[in-house]
Amino acid sequence: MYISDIFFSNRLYFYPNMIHDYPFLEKSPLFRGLTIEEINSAFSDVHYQVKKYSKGQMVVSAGDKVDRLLIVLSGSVKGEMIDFSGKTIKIEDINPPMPLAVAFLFGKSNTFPVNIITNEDSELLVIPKESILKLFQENKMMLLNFLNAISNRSQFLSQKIKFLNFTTIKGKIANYLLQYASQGMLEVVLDKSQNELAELFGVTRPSVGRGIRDLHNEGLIEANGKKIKLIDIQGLKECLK
Amino acid sequence: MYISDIFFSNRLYFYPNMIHDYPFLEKSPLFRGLTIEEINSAFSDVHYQVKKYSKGQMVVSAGDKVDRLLIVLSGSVKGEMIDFSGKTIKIEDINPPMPLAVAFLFGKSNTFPVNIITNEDSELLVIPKESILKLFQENKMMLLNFLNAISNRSQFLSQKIKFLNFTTIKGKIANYLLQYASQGMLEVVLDKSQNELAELFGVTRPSVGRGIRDLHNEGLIEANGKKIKLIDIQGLKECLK
DNA sequence: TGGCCTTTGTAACATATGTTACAGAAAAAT
DNA sequence: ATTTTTCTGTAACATATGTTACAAAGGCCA
Repeated sequence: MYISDIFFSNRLYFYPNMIHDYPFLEKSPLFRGLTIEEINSAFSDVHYQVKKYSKGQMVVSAGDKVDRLLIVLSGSVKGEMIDFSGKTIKIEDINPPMPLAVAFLFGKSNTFPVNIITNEDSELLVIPKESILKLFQENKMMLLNFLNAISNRSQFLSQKIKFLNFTTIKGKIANYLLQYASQGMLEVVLDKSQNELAELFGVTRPSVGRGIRDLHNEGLIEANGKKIKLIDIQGLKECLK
Repeated sequence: MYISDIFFSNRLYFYPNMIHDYPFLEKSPLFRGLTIEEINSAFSDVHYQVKKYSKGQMVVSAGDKVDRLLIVLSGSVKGEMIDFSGKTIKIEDINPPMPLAVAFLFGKSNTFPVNIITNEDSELLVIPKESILKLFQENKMMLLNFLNAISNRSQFLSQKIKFLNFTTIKGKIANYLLQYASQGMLEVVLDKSQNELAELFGVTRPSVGRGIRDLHNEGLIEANGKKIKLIDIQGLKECLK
């Protein structure tokens, strides 16, 4: 879904009116519920840019002022944090058509908390803050969508904290499995590798393996690779501490 | 700052127009930058209620639909989570004039994630969601304030995750102290007890004590009760791993 | 088929943190 | 001034998790 036959460079390209080149934009959380025509018309009298970046290029540096909204149109970017001692840690990947740093466009801190770097050749839609406000005024749906996006982000973070803070690794795994159970699924095929689970839980991979093994040995589940049978639901619930 | 000579009960009291009884409302993040007159006039044609609750009363239950904004006017309330196994965990206290659950008014999940219970006799301002939208339309400042509030919440959570996930306890303490150092303060008097720090970091109190002692023994700081001298800034930075 | 890469299973070991407990110091209440 | 409560300092011990390492199994591709 990305345009590879365009020359990528450090220079920025300005396209006055090319929203219509990205029909999948209507899938972006910010434009949900709008037709591509409505999006086009909303954008017809505000400023925006489509910027192209080559692979590995830095899109924004931590500390840059957030005075614009960025939406990934093609390719993929990652957020990378630098701690006091200079080490970089990858935070997350952001794929089209997701916006990035929505929580920093408004809010007390108006600087990016992370470096944003492209994983591959990418295109980003850049909308200045004033244009965003203009869009909000003209189109209530966009405002609601934005409120939604930023709220979801908060909810996601909230959930993540609960995960990180309130349970052991076995608890995290149990919680993850119980989500299936609550939908009536007692035989699960995991949709994530142990590595991905480890990242989700903020722990190491062998620990995830050990956690699954322990639950198995305790007779709460029957684990065989990615196939897991949930045996003792009540026991799993008690793992949540 | 709260009105104790009013009869509290389970019944709800409806005050058609009593915003002016709460002049400190202008200190609420949602009404910052507005004069009390502006707040009054904005509220003159929208619905709202001031509800009174007695100590220990449940304001909302986890799972209740979030179709209204709640702002603590007096007293204090707490959020309490119930995990799968039925144990309750206190999440946070919310004091006047802060709003609660801003992230759930909009957003995918529209149900309260926690029980809200009063710590003491309390009053809450209740504004239905439609009224909120009306306020936003009529007063751009309120919209901006709301965006601000929700963004700040996100930033706070983000920061907290970084804290929980990316460093050891010594790292968390070091990070906390380095915030002072970055303002040029090398002699700190902690504004929080070890208990509060422990809660902030999501660890236990003795662990905080041990962390401080370790940093002291390693010569990075000189700790004496709440008084701490920062000796080896570079060393502290290396604690961040 | 064979080679390469990713994923899984597991182990031994080190270590950070939680748990529980108690005593003295400081602060608050009476 | 005395009591009560909260805070701090510290210890011994238990345990969860990280670290490192390696081998086997599965997928992918040439």
